[in-house]
Formats: sequence, C-alpha cells, structure tokens
Amino acid sequence: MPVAKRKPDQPQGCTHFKLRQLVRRVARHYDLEMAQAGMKTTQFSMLGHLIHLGPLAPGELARAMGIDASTLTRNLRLLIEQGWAVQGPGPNARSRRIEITISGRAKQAEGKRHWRRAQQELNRRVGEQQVTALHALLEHGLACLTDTGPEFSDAH
Amino acid sequence: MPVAKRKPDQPQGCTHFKLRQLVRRVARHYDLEMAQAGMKTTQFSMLGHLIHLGPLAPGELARAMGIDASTLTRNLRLLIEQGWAVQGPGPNARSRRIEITISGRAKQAEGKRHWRRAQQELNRRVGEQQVTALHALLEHGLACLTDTGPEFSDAH
DNA sequence: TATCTATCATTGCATATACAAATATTGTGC
DNA sequence: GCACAATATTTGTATATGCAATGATAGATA
Repeated sequence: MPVAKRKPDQPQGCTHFKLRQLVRRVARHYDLEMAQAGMKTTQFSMLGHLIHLGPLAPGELARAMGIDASTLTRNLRLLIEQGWAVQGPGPNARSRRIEITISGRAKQAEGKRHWRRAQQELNRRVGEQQVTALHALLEHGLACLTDTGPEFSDAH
Repeated sequence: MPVAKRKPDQPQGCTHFKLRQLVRRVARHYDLEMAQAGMKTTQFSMLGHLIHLGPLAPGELARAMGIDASTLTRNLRLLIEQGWAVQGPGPNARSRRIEITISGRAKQAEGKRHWRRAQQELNRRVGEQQVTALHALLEHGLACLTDTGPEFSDAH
C-alpha cells in the first residue's frame, strides 16, 4: 500500500488564508484598545511613521510602510481631516511634504499608551517567546518577498 | 552607566503592523497568480470552505472562516453573482443554506492549480522550514486569541 | 398564549487596500 | 529647445473588513 506520499516538512494549508485569519483577530484585539484613544491601529502606525521619519514625501512614506501610494493618499486624508498631519508643497512641484502636527504628536502619545496595553496583553496571551519568534518570521518573510530594504524598528 | 534596561526576550515593535505589512505582500503574491484564474485569493478560500464544509448556513461559514457575518454576506454575494454558489432556504425561516455550484467546483479546481503555484513559489522564496514554522505560530496565535476551536486543515 | 429574549441574516456606515488610469512634472536624448 | 521616457500624486473602480443597528424569526417563560 502507498504510504507517506509527501515530504514531512512540506508546509500544509494556505499561508495567505492563515495570515489573514490571524490578522483579523489581531486587528480586533488592538482596535478595541485603540478605540479608547479615538483612532484605528493603522492610523496610529502612520502617525508613528510620520514622527520617526520626519517631514517626507507621500511616496517615501508609502514605501516605508509597504503600502501602495494610492492607499496612502486616502489614509492620509483622514489624518489631515483630524488635524493630526498637514500636507504642504514639496521640493519639486510634483511632490508634497507631509508633516505631523502638534495635535498629531499628542494623539500619537495618547495612542501609544493604549497600544502598549494591547501589545502587552497580546504578549501575555500568546507568550513572549512566541511573539518574538513570530516577529522574526514575519520580518524574514517580508524580506524574502520584498525588493526594498527595511526602514526602522521602533513601535508602530 | 545604565545598561540592559529591559528583558532580552521582550518582543520589539508592533505585532499588528508587522502582520499587516506581511499580509499585504503575501496577498499581492497570491493575487497576481490567482488573477489568471479570474478570482481573488479570498474568493478561492471561500470556495474551498464551501466545498469542504458542504451546504451550510452563513453564520456557520463565517465562524469557520473567522470573519464577521456581515463580511460574509457581502463576500458571498460576489460568488453568487458569478454563479459559483447558490443560496436557498435553510432549516429555519430565519436561516439560509449556501451551496457551491458545479461551476463553482470547476472554478475552485482551476483556482487550485494557480494557488499551488503561488504557494510553492512562496515556499521556495521564504524556505519550507520557515513557512512551516510560520504556520505553526499563526495557528498558535489564533488559538490564543480565539474563543472557538479550529475547523479543518486542507488548502484554503 | 402573550411577551420577552436570544439568534440569524442583512443593511448602513466607515476604514483599509490595490490596480489601472489620469494628471502633472521632471529629466533625457537628440 | 522638443519629444519622449521616467517619476509623483491623485482619482476611478473594486474588494475586504468590522461594528452598530435593523428586521425577522425562534425559543423560553410567566
């Protein structure tokens, strides 16, 4: 009878589906906490990038965050409407310069307290070792699938 | 001078952001391949679940896939419009019964060939061991953050 | 049985996301 | 300097996603 038709280390199931399934849970976890600061976790991430990467062009920010430039345009609009960021003329007439505002810095600081709670609760539930290992694998996978290099590594 | 202010195994950075960043890359990778079969990877996943979990109610499918019921309603509509699934009356008058069609099975089979190519290419780029380890951590994390149990484990 | 609660599906609203196309501008080669 | 290619941003269109509220029905209880 035929036995063991495939190699034992062959990954089972769909990486895309498993990733999405987890990201939905994780997003819910963080967003519940971040809602107390009146923002989404994605918006908090963008504020953090704006703080750490300073005034910069939309395209640079999009590349740094690994999102499409068109996505950035729309997500940024919400931050601008809230008064957390401003967009002025850039060095070229075809570019722009995005900068976080005082209000945006304050909001990010407020959000960071909630972010920390969410992260610590996740660490507690999943286990610090597992979270650390997960981060390493996420970054490894990203590097293997990406053309551009890493950007920075604080809390975003 | 102060040195080593924090424990070495403390996870660094935001799990949510890292997950989203990778899922965007991975989605792009799969979707490029799945587009040749005229569908999104998320739609392929839903077809797979419909095949393996047989005719079932929307709520059951949503729980199995770990998505919100309202999300399921809308995503399912696309499959129905394509003729890949049908929705009939369920056991109760307040429930429904979703079933994949012949056309839907054919489409899933077509999609599966492309899915396999995408998955194998990802395994090759990232490394089989890393992908296997990633799957394990994703499932571990999901279990720690989830109330309900796992459902099944074929390719979706 | 009349009511009250729990469950199920859907709709309203909002955000995140990307590809393709449009727009505008810069840089390049001749 | 002009035509063409490259670059930067935005807009059009489409999908994925969830929370809150709605409508409809089933179940429980007095």
